[in-house]
Amino acid sequence: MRLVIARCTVDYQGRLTAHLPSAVRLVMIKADGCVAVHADGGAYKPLNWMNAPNTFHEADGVWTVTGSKGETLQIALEEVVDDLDVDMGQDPGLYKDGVEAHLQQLLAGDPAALGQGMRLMRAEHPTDIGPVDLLCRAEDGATVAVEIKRRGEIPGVEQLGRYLERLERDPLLVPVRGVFAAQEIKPQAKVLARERGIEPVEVDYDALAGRETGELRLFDP
Amino acid sequence: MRLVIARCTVDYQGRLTAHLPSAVRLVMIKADGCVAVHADGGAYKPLNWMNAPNTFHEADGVWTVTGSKGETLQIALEEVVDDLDVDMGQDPGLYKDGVEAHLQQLLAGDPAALGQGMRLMRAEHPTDIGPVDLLCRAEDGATVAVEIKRRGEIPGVEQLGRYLERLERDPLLVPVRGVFAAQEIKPQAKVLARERGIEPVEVDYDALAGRETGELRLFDP
DNA sequence: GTGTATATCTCGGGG
DNA sequence: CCCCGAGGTATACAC
Repeated sequence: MRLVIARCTVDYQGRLTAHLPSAVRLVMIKADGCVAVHADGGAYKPLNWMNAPNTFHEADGVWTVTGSKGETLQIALEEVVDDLDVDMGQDPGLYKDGVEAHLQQLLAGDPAALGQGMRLMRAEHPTDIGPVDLLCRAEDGATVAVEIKRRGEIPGVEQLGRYLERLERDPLLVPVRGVFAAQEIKPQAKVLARERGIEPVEVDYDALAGRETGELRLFDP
Repeated sequence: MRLVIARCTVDYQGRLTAHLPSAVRLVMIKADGCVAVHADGGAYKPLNWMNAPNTFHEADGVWTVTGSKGETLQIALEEVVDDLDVDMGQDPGLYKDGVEAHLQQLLAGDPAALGQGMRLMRAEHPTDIGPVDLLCRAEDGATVAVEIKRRGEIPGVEQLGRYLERLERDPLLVPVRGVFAAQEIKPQAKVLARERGIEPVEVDYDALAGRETGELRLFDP
């Protein structure tokens, strides 16, 4: 990784046009060739950037970075304050927990959390417009399509609505109901779900994760 | 801005839990107090970060950064390779052009690009579920609700559909038609729009911008 | 590669 | 202050 601190102006031409007036900034060039220009504030997002793969060209203190679709990032260096190069080696990567995929695993392992007597038919059930997160069988024999989100909002309800349209055409599955499951569901999404005949269910992630490890807890009171 | 290059492990606890094994990375601390941990690759996004405002605590080579909602980022420094502090001053900020707002301005100034004889009634017409980008009057007297996107996808069609439901209840506006305008419309979004009786219209941004400055061009051949 | 859905999204605007 | 929508979204994953 190369880090250059310099007074510079920057011009980007691509989907949009952007210009940065002269100021001192950090220019970060990573080993994969991507470039980012950072100011001293504004969260982690750089002011300007160019993702790999791209090509570099340098002339008269002006760096021209060209992207794969012809976008260009021009950095005109006026005064270099610092310039260092570091070998960081390969990064072992990030381990995450607690995102939607995990919530889906927990519900797949414990479908009764979505309703008494619910049994899992399959996860990621394919339709011609995308996969249904969970397909379950309710106690009364009806098919239940489950859409899972971390936060439940209107687009998620619409998404489930589109799946239900498709599933209702399958004679092997009818009758089909919809369950919209999320850790938190926005009031407007609840209203829309009920209008569409979809049941909104707020699930408690921690309780669900806890129930999964319930046996262990017996030994740790 | 402080830049620390160090072998470190990182643990984040917040919306999710994440862990970074030991490796050499860049830790960036900006003037506003935000922190980002970068590897030498992976576009501009850091592996871990914490946005301002937050509080720092240091003990035994472990930095603990606590966010406003109680999230914590712990950085355990094992070996510092480099550590520099730079004063960058205030950044004058970024100038942009060519995004959706501008497309909307162009279409508001030239609604005939959406259909022969189309006239603008108002932009950002309010409904109880949000503003309609443009409300126009067609040559035949019908009201036309226009939703504008840079890229036309399914959620945009659904959004316009919800607006149309509302507008059709207003006796002063009926009959109401829908136009879904974008620089590029995905095939599936076109299909859905036509299913919903909405007309998909792909608009040429450059031609529209050129038409607006047509008079100036006469002097610059 | 295209398409689809997520994100500790980030960021800006309006009520 | 939160809610909502756009993004040069980036990123992962299925087809």
